[in-house]
Amino acid sequence: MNNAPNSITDKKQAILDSALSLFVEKGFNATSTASIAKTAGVATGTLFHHFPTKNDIMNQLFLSIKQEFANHMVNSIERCGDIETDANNLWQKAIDWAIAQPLKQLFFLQYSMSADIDTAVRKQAMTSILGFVVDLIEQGKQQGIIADFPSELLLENCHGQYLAAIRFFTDNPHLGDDKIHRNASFKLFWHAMKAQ
Amino acid sequence: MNNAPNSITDKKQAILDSALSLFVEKGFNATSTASIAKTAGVATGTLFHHFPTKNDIMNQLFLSIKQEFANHMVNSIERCGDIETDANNLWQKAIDWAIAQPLKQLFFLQYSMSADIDTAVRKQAMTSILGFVVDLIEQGKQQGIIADFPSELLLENCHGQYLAAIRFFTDNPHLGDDKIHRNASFKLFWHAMKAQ
Amino acid sequence: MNNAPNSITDKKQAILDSALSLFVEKGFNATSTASIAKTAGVATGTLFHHFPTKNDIMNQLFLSIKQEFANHMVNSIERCGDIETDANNLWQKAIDWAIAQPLKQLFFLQYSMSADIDTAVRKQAMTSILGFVVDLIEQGKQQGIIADFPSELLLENCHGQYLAAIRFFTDNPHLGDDKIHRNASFKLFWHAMKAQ
Amino acid sequence: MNNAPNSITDKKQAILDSALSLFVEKGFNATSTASIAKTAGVATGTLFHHFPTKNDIMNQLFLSIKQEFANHMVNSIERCGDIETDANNLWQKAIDWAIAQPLKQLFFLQYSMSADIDTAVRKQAMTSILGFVVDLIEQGKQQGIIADFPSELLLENCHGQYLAAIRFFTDNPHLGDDKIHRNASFKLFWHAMKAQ
DNA sequence: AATGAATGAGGTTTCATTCAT
DNA sequence: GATGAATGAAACCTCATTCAT
Repeated sequence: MNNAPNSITDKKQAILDSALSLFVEKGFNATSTASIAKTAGVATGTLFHHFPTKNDIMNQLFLSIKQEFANHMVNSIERCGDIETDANNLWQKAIDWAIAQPLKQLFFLQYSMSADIDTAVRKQAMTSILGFVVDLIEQGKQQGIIADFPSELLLENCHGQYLAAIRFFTDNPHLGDDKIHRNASFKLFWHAMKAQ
Repeated sequence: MNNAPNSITDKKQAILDSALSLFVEKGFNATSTASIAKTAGVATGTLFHHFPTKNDIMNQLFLSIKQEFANHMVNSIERCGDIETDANNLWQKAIDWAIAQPLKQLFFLQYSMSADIDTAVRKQAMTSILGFVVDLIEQGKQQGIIADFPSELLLENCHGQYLAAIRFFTDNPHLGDDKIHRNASFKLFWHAMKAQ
Repeated sequence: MNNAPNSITDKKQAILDSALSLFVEKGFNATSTASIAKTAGVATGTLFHHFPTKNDIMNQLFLSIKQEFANHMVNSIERCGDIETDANNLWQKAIDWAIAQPLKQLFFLQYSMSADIDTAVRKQAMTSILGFVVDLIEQGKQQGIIADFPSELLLENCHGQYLAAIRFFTDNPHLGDDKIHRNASFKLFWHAMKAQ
Repeated sequence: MNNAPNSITDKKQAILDSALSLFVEKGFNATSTASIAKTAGVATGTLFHHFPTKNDIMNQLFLSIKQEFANHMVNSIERCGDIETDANNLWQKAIDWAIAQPLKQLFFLQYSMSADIDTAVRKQAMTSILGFVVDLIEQGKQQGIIADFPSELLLENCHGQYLAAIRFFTDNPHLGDDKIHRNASFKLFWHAMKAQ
């Protein structure tokens, strides 16, 4: 009876895990609920017991991965005073995370702008979950370190450059540890953002 | 009688046009081949006479739009001597094109990284069609004007920033003519690329 | 409540039954999966839940009927000592079976050599299911009662003559009980097989 | 203008040839008119100019091959007085023909009893074209050499044994020249037919 | 909570046939 | 006679979802 007090059922997690790898490998629409259930080792009925809808799987998956990423980032923040150094640390942590989690990284690349995720959900992820990025940008601007461009434009640019960077390291996995490329990817980002 | 001397069948083009607007409006999978044919004013059989597969429509559409964009850009290149000015002109032309072609812009945003387009096709678009960007980058590097970062990384970053910019102007259409934002979007891009 | 303890789902059997009569009446290709499902009183989805493919229906149907025939024959074998009498009994039992099961008989005639059944399946039916015929032929040869011809040739000839006989009785149903024709059909067969 | 006075157009014959090999290789229904036209090197329109219907191709093909076979047989008849020898000669000629024309032989095996050929056409082939077999049987019966069984039954049995024989030699091509098997196949047939 | 047989609307694709050139 | 683009009905099959157990 007293199964470990798992807040999320084993089966539910198994379903999310299977969905992640199948969505990445085959795409959202080419993945049937039946195949997710089979891969997860549960019955179709069980799947729909946990997720009323196929889209719910996608939305929950998207939120949970974005949240996991945000948590990882927030926990990594440690100020040293020099804002460029701080930014570099954060950027490298973000790349590290992506390289360490290839599946989730590919998921980002494919679905960050896809129509398969509800607009509301994507908006929620952007604003509330990635809110810490907004905060950092605001602080940088007030200190005159980050360029005085419209904040929304800066945020979008941030996101765009991050996706570009991890796409590059995805296509060239052997460069994941290369100092030159890692450093260059940050420099590109930072030069764009910083006040001249 | 006097049917225009169509080099590409009228019907084939009509199918591509319909597919573009439907894919953007409803998404690839929510668009049935039947609805494409109906919108194009042809029979389903005709659609499959020109495109063996629904995916072929998508791939050809992607290539033709990328090509159209590349042609537009290449024709817009005019040197004035100052490379930053040249770059700015190009960048603004690219944004103009996106704003003038909302459907194709939205198509880019949704499908540039989607699994609905064959990997080979996307690769082809990047390398052969957008080759002129690569050329520009190489020249800039040789003249010491563009930062000495790995070219592939620079290209990917370029692409990422462009997508971010048009995404911003899509979400905020009223800012499409705003000098401040247009200028800022170029500055972000340029600061990233240029040698410091 | 008390659903019969069906070993093979009722629905699956209903599908096979409907397929049998439709395939015989209209031919394999003129029979749509939709019509099979409708006749069987199930949804199309149910049909494909049990048989992944329309061809699978055909193959399973073929095997099950051949098996049913083989079972009937094996159960009918009863030796009296005189081998010709035994053979006659078997032959008449086989004709009886065909006449009693007009649908299955017609199915044999139409599909025994059709390309609508996988080669592998037809081969399986010939060798493993109709193995008892092979056994009988071998015994007869060893006792010097059946002609010393290559066994494979004998088996094929057996099959061919049986099909010819039931085709004759199908085309002339009123002769099904006629002693002269029934006897002649056996004589033809037996004279071919027996050692002279 | 004065193209060689070919009674049958080259193209029409090309269509029949292509149909023969495709029907044998893929089956009637799995063969599209488009593929027949392509293989024959003509346009679809041309195909339908010569054959109003796909079924017409099949029917004409069936008749022409049966006729060709009948012609070959009739031309081969040469009496020597001994009826068994005559029958043997004919039988071996028939087998020879089948072995020399593997495609047409396979066509016989697949379609001799198929529903893809109109009943009327099959009946016509059986009665008028194969009429010479009927004649031979009648003569043999009157001379007391062939068993006094109902003629229709004898004809059907003949046909059945012939199909069985060529199926055997199809499945075992290396035995096509083997005296033992060739002789045995005739013996089986002849023992069945002859008066005891 | 878990199962998996059942559903049926809807999707993509095929194909015999037509017809204007 | 020859061509091949165009047609549209109809086929096979998929799949998200339900529900009785």
